[in-house]
Amino acid sequence: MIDKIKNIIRRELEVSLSGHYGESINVVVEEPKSSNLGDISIPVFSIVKTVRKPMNEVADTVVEKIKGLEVSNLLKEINRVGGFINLTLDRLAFSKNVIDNYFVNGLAVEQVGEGKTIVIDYSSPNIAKPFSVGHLRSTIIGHSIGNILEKLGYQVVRINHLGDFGTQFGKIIYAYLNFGDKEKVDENPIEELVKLYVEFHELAKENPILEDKAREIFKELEQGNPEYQKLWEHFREVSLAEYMKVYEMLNVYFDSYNGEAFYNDKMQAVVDELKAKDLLKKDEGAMIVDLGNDMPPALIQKSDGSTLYITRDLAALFYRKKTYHFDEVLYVVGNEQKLHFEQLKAVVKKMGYDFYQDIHHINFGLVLQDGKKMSTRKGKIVKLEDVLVEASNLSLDYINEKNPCLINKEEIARKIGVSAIIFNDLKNYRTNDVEFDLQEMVNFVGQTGPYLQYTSVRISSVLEENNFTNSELMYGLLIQDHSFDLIKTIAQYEEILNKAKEEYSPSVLAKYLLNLASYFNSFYAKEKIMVDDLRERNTKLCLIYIIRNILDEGMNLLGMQVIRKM
RNA sequence: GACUCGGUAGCUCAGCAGGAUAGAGCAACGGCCUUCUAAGCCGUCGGUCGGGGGUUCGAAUCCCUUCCGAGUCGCCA
Repeated sequence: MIDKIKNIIRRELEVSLSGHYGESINVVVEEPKSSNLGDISIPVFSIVKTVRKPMNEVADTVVEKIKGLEVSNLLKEINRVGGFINLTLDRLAFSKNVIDNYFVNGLAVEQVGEGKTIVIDYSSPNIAKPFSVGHLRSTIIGHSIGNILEKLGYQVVRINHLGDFGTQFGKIIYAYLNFGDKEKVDENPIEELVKLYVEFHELAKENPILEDKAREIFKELEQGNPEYQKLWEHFREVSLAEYMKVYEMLNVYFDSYNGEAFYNDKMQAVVDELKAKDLLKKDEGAMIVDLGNDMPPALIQKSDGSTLYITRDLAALFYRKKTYHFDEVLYVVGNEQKLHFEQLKAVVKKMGYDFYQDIHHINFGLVLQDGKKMSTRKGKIVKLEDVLVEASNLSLDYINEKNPCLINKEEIARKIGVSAIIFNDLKNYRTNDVEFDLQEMVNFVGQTGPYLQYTSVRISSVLEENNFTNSELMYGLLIQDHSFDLIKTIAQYEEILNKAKEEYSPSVLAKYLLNLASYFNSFYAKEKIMVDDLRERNTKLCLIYIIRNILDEGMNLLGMQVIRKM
């Protein structure tokens, strides 16, 4: 709501000042760093520059214009400090406005995405490999962005673009047939398949012929060799079963599990179209699309005729456009594939489709180990499942220490542990690389998931046995600093959601929730809520009820679990 | 070598379409539970925003340059 007020002030001020000075004026409206200066501030320096008038004169004019604005009834003071004009909100009027608005609209927000469809491609693990902490990021960032988009009214299509095709399968099939142990693989499929994969790479280092063999096998798989196909199906099935366990723990779901293999029969059309548009060129035996000097060319077909990643991604893209008629398509994929998506866009543009502009690579930083990228090939990998279990156990220890009589301990411990891992990942801006640090992930103190859950639980335990009625409230109670901070923060919720969408970054929401929780905990330490005075009690209950609802909804949007006791 | 991303307190990070004294959490230290969940709250300590130039009334934020780290760069995905 502050955002709305700021926008109104900016817009109306620009109109009236432009009229006054006879030239187009840009007005900057911001919030001062320290709140004792005011709630809204307008630096006039840039206006002074454009109109070339003395600063005092300009500032006086701006102050006069602000007084004439309609929103000025929500303002209490207008102060000038040097080149800054600071506005102070009328706390009583503003608080009433915020609280009343909640009881009319709840947490409903403007449905800016109404009628628009966004496809999100996320998680997308590679079959026959364990679900590692590396996949965590794509999974929960994608899932959370999906939730936020839905909240804003978008139609969201969630796709798990399984990495179930490609030369790697040639490698695994070769290894399985030549030195694999069928029984071991049946018993412990993923672990054994990874061993084979790692072993393959070790052998191939000394014997590069193996790489050719793997490519050969993949080519035959692509062309329908029944033996290979059967193995492939088997590997895919056992892998998916394992992934589903993780998705269940994380509460993550998809509308489609169409992986790369799904597009096997849809690639020829892409190749044909590229040919027809005269974009395909033979180079060193392979078929490429030349992308000029800015970028290396896109390899569409290997010299043996089999396809590559980008070929399948193109086929998938056109299929999705045709099937879902998306307005945007988001690829939640790591930083290291930046070039790939730039090439993808460039090819689509060259093909003459405008929707290349709607393709967004939602990149994120790598999970590093000892400062380096984790690599399955070298067998360096940490299974996500282990991390989640570890976090849950630690959380159970905490419960046993703090609240041993809690009912349903194990389930709650799981919800806390998993949410801690999720929040730990989402709280930082997504493009930052993160060092894998279990200690840090299962930290339950300070800016963490459990802190948010704990705050919500505290409120719940006060609300539990106290139904409040929306009788007349004492808005005057809400004008002290520690209360008004909460009011202002509550009023930011909608703009925060929009900002999170704008940046495709759940961290915006995560930081906001921490902020809200922190203000609440300060309030809680200072104010007794269950006071005898009914009107005062009622007012406070209303306030914390709204806070809890925002915390809970916010946590849900991040993919965390909400609990009532801990 | 080229390109991309990053370098802010001991550690993890906010802030970056230029704005007022650079903010949190962790760690350290000191307080606060006979009153609504102390996984909390309050306070103290801690920074020439990697270095150097420049643009301007004003730079952590923009430009140039340099150092450091990571990633990518045609037959992997």
